[in-house]
This record gives sequence, C-alpha cells and structure tokens, in this order.
Amino acid sequence: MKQQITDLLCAGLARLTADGDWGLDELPVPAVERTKDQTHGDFATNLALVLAKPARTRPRDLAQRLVDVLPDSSLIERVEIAGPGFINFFLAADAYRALIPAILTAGHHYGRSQLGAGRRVQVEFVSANPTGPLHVGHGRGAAYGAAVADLLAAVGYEVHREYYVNDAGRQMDILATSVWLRYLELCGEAINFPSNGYKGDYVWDIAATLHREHADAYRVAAAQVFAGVPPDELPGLDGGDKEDHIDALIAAAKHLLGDNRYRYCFELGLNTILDDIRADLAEFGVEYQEWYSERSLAERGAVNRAIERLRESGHVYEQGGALWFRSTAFGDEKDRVVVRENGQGTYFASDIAYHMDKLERGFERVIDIWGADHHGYIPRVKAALTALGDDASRLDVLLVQFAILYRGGERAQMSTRSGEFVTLRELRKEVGRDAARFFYVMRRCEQHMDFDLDLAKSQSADNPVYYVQYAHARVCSVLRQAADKGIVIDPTPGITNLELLTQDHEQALLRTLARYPEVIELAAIGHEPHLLTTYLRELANDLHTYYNAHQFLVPDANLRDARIKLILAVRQVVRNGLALVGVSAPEAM
RNA sequence: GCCCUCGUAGCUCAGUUGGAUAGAGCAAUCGCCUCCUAAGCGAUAGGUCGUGGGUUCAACUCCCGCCGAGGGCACCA
Repeated sequence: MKQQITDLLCAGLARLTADGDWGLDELPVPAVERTKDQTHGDFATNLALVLAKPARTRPRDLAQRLVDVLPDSSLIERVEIAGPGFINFFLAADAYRALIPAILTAGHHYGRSQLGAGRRVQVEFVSANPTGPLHVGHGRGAAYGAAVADLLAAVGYEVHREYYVNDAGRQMDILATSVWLRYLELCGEAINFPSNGYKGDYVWDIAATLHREHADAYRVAAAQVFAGVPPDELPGLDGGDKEDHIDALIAAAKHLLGDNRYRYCFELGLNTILDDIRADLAEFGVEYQEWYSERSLAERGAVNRAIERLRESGHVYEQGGALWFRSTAFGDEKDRVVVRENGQGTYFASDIAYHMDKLERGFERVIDIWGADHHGYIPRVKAALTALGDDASRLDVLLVQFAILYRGGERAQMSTRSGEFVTLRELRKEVGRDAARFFYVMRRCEQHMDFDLDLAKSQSADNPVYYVQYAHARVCSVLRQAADKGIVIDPTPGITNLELLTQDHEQALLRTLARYPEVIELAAIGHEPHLLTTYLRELANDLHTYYNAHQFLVPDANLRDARIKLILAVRQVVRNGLALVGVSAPEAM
C-alpha cells in the first residue's frame, strides 16, 4: 500500500517536472508515512514541505499543484491538504477489505517479502565461553539474535546463524584444571580450591564423570600438585596473586597429567558444557547453521595468515618482545597486541582471523551480537578489517545490554565464577519458553532491561505474552463454538460479503493488519524485534476490543461469514508474528 | 580522565529515523458477563520528554555544554 502511494507521488512529480518551471535538478523519493491520527487519513507525505524551499513556493501551494496532477487510483478514496502542507491520503474501504483474502491466501507467507533478494547475511550470537551453563544474560542475546535472524530471513535474506565457540585459551585451561581439582577431591585428596577456579556445581558433575570412568587413573597427591605453586589470594588476608596461583596450577596439571590425560580433562569439560549449551538453546527454540571452533582457526593456519597479511601491509610492529597491531592508525585509541611476548597469539588475533574468515566466506553483511560490556572492542575489530583491506562497513555490531532479573522486588545475582547465578535453563523452567522469548525482545536491545520474573510467570492480563496468545486462542475458541453449533465455515479465502464489514472496530482491525508487512520490514532492517512485539500487542488489543463490541457468530450467514474471515486473518497474522519471535500460538488457554 | 549506551506519566517502556494535539501496559478511581473464554473490554486521572543553549517552516528526535545512571578503557577471554 505504502509503495503504491509512493508510486503515485512519483508519477505526479514527473508530470510537474514535464510541465517545466520547476527549478529542481533531481527528484527526491517521497517519504510516505502512516499517520498517527486517523483524522489525517491513512498515509501522509511531507513532500511539499521538503520541496517548498528549493522550488521557491509556499508548501500548501505546491501541495495543491501536486494533488491536481496525481493519477487516479482505486486504492484512494480522497486526498487532502492539511496543516502546513501535508498531503493526506484516505484509502478506500475496499482496498482494506481486499486484505482479508490476500492474508488468508498467503497464510504463513503473509508479511514476508523478497527485500533481501537472497543476499547472504551472517548473524553470530550468544557465543558464550563453554566454561559453564548459559545464564540469563546470554538468554537475552539468544532471544534477540534469533529474532533478528528470523526477521531477516522473513524479508528475503539468506541467513547463516553461527555460534563462535571459544574452545581455546586460558579460560578453557582454567576449566580443565578446575575439573581435575574437583576430581582429586572426589578421590579423597584435600584440596584448597583456587579462588579463580570455576566453582559451579556443574564442575563437580564433570569431575564425577571423570572419576566414574577412570577411577584413580588421574589421581596425583595434593602435596605434589601444589608443590612450588605460589599462594592464592585469600579473602580478608594478604595472600598471593590469584592469577599467578591458577596459572601455576594449570602448568602443574599439564605437567603431572601429561598431554593425553590433560587433553582428556579439557575435552571432557568442553564437550559436556557445549552439549549442555546446544541442548539449552535448542529447547529455547534457537537453532544454528554452524558452531564455529576458535581452535580450528589456528589449526587451519588462519590466525597466522591474518597476522601475515597485516605484516605485509605494514600494520604490525614489534615492541617489548610482543607483536603489535597499529590500530591507532584506524581510529582505535591504542595499539593492540596480537602475539604475546611468550609467543602465544591473543584472543584478539583469533578474532581478526575469524572476522577475516567471515568476510572471505562471502557474506554480504556480517552481524555480531555482543554483550554491551564488549563495546570497547568494536573499534579494534573494525580497524583490523580495514587494515586487511576489507570493507569494515560490512560488519554490524549490535550491543545487547544486560538483563537484570527481579524476583519479588529483589535483584537476582549472576556470576559464572561464584556459581550463584541464574541460568537460562532455570529461567525457562520458571517462566516458560514463551514468556522468556517474548520478554527478552520486548525492549530495544540497547535499553537496560528489568526482567520481572513474577510478571513473566503471572497468568494474567498484566502479562503481555498471554494477552497476545489469548487473542489467537480466542479466535480458535470462536471456531470451536461455531463447530458445536453446526455452523459450516466457508473454506475459501472469500471476497464476497466483505462489504458487510462496516464497523469502526472492523476498519481499525483491517488498518492494523495492513501494517504488518511494514512492521516486519522495519523490524528486520533496523534489527528491532521489539517493534513486532509492540505491534502484536496492538493487534491483540484490536481483536479483544472487537470481540467485546460485536458478536461474530450472528444469525445473518453472510455477515457471520465476513466476520469469521476477518478474525481468521487476524489469527494468521498473530501466528506469523509470534513465530518470528519464537513464541507458540496456542489453540486454547 | 577518555570512550560507549541510556535519561519520556508514580513504575516498566513505545514514539515509524525531523512532522500535525507526545502514546501503551501496570499501579489508582469508576463502570461492563442471562451473551462466542472477564487470561477480556470501556471510561477517568496522570507530562516543563534530565537540564541550558543552538540549527529551521517544524526538535522527544540532529549539534554543543552541563547533571545523573550503567558499562568499557589488559601481552584476560
């Protein structure tokens, strides 16, 4: 609809240009918008206001000239000039009614488009370190990332969803060592567990598996493990350095276990946790096309290749035994180390290689969804891509702010290390998948979010998830009632009888239904799924209002048929919209 | 100190990228089931859009300065 009006305006502009006395070199694409107020019609354009100055005329005069030459269209009932020079379009009622058969015919395709034209987009999200279960902060990234990906797919992009698995590096060594130490405790060794180790119960579980499968085969006397290890940092006391302590323990584990047995602890920890994360996300309705291993990057030589490319283009230098990337040349605030003094590549080096690899895989756009605490990381990654000669603007980084959980007015703590966190799994168990998915995307991603557990759980009108789902169930319920009364519903999409839909509530509903494809497009292109949840609430409200004002199963068969067709269309759109945010559409509640 | 994000009704948040009289939901008050699910609907009330300037036909929206909240500034990941 919006496009058709834009086309009409373009045609009008062309005619004015043909008439001469215009004084404009190029014609703008008219901005057509939905009106906020129904008294201003359905669509409006500010075209005359924008053009008045360059055309050296008064806005209202220009608007009148434009309206005079506008081509006729069955879509439009009338056109009005209002205010300082807005042109308001009032759509013909039939144009709206025609929407019903269009929606019913399109079914789950209604709202989808080919805007993306099959262009390939990668969306990388969650990518939490496999050092523990996902917590509620990851949950927001998961729900948001999945919704962004699904929205992009809905408007015709070919979307590749990816999880970057940080299966290399020090954090993983800390996990492996934590598992081993817990195992030693199970063997009966007296261990002072390091303050920097992973203390969650899941580490005990993994250690128990190790103990069950290998009995004492990995056992080493505690005294031997801690021999020569610098003291740990102790709360309240002036002990040693906790980082030095854990690093020495990692070295001891590698040395005392030897390569094979250490590797086994490492892999056991990694695989157990990764399996848990995969299952967790799958149960959350989040699927990936690829789980991309950080370790595989180094094994394939991608990291070295990236560093070589930087070296060849003269963007790295050595200092203090380390290799530095001159990111300041590309707007970063300081240069960054890529190879440490000890010869190990940094996490950043892997990330350069990873992003290089993403672009090499031919994605037209690459979207990273990160926690807001990583925002300082954006300039250096973009700097690296630019230095490699790639187009850094192909990368979009979307930052997701933290979700703060409230239960009974109290803040819930979360920290992977302490073990006192609320996991995504616990959240799903408590409020259910539907509420969690919906709540997570109700807010703009850069908005700090208060996640009210009590509200998400409540099965009441306060809860927006139930409100929207109820609209769907309500339509289903009406159909069940019809069946009980022996009313046969005409299976065709129906273009007859629709002229009987003359009520204000019906017009309002049609108007909202017509907006759906526009909402999907805006939400997809702007990466703003909250526009969709807001829309769904409005649509549900229109349906509930209509339900309260008018009986659907009326004796007049023609009117009844028309009304049923309308609510079937509403049901279809609610279903389509909920699917895009990963929420079910129940038949009954 | 520098950088990023945010500041809109008592609370939680929208605001279609600069448009017309700033909107929802909770909470408050008052109504609506002999009727397709009251998990619903209607009405009332609630605002100096943090603040001070600037840009223009037009600013919640863009620019600058303050104030406040959160986060980031590693040879960690």
